[in-house]
Amino acid sequence: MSKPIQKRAIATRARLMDVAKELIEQQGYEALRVDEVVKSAGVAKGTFFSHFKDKDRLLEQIIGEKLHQHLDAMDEREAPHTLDELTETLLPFLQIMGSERLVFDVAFRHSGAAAISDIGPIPLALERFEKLYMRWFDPEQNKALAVRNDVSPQLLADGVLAFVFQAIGMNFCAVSSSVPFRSRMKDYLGAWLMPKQS
Amino acid sequence: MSKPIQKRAIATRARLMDVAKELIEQQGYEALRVDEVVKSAGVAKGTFFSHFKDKDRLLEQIIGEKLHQHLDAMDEREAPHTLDELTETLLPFLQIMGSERLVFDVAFRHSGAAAISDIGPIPLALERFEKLYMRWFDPEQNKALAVRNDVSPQLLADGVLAFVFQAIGMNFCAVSSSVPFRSRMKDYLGAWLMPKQS
DNA sequence: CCCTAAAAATGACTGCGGTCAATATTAAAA
DNA sequence: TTTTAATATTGACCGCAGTCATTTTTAGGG
Repeated sequence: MSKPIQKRAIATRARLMDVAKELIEQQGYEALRVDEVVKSAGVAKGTFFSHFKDKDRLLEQIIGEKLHQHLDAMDEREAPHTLDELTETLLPFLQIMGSERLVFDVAFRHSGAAAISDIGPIPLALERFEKLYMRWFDPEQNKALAVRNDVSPQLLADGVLAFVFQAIGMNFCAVSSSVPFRSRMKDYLGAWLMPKQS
Repeated sequence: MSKPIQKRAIATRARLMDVAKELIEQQGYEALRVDEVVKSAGVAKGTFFSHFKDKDRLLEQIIGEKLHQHLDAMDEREAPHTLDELTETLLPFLQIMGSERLVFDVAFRHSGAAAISDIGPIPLALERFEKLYMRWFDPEQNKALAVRNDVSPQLLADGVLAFVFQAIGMNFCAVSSSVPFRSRMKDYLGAWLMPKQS
């Protein structure tokens, strides 16, 4: 009993992912249809749902992959020395999550895991994000960037995430998107990380 | 030409709203079905969609109403004097938006208006929220609450909203919801509004 | 090589949100 | 009152995500 996962299943799942990515590249996330994915992958519809609980989970995988790619790149680079450099590191997040409203919604919806057992790639990515920023905010490890030390690095990183979501969300709002993401983000970060006084 | 809206239409719309609120009270937001609403209201399905662009818009109305009710109450009370009192004023938001994941999602999704022409009740409520907090953060109008003055009240209020969404979102995340909303919120607000040093 | 139990795949079917051409109702003007 | 042009309503229909009983495939044990 308890037979392991078959090679066939792994291949099928990979094909579904590849086809979906391909279709998304061609027509965007919004236009993605499960029927199209299964047709292109040459499998039945039910097969899709035996690999992904729902369409959102597929999107979560794909978006999560992109986030992790960006985090890999961030792990390589050295810690930012200035507020400007720090802000710069957030722009790729805008490019990913700000590309389509649907992407942002999925990312936000999946930003917290409902249970420890099903932590998906997006909460994992956000956790990595927090860890990385906590390191950057640690005066021991990054002397150049003088952030406040009256609160924990954890709280600081938490807040950065809150502001990132706020700023990207506002970017979708035509009314206020006259203020570009970059300068809005810098205002938030400056006020949050380097308050001038009490 | 340009005949005014008929009384009949106003009555129909009101009935749809009332029925929907009733059903939501009975079974929650998640279980609400358009078919059920129109059946209870005694109208055809198409009628629903001639009054509300989609189901989300109906929910936006209902959720927006609740937010405005809370804001009405807040307008009455005097400005909070301490961080604790301020935190207290945010609890009703948790009660509304934290009641169901769907409510939170709708509120978040509609938090920004796509165009000036279609600003719905939720962005309007958030604008009111910001205005009110800006007043509370103004040292001229609220001497008791000593918040930082190195950044604009607008930015401060903006940030409070970001933290509110962050905290409520985290509340849905079973993993980290061991930390209750109230204390999390107070940590955020303390760090954001009253930094101890630079 | 066959047998067998679990894993994988199938596709007709369901639920539900949303559309639209057709029809009915309203109320101002003739 | 009749006409008329706009507003309001209708319900059959469609698109698409997601389900599940059934069938097919896999691979380890005899």
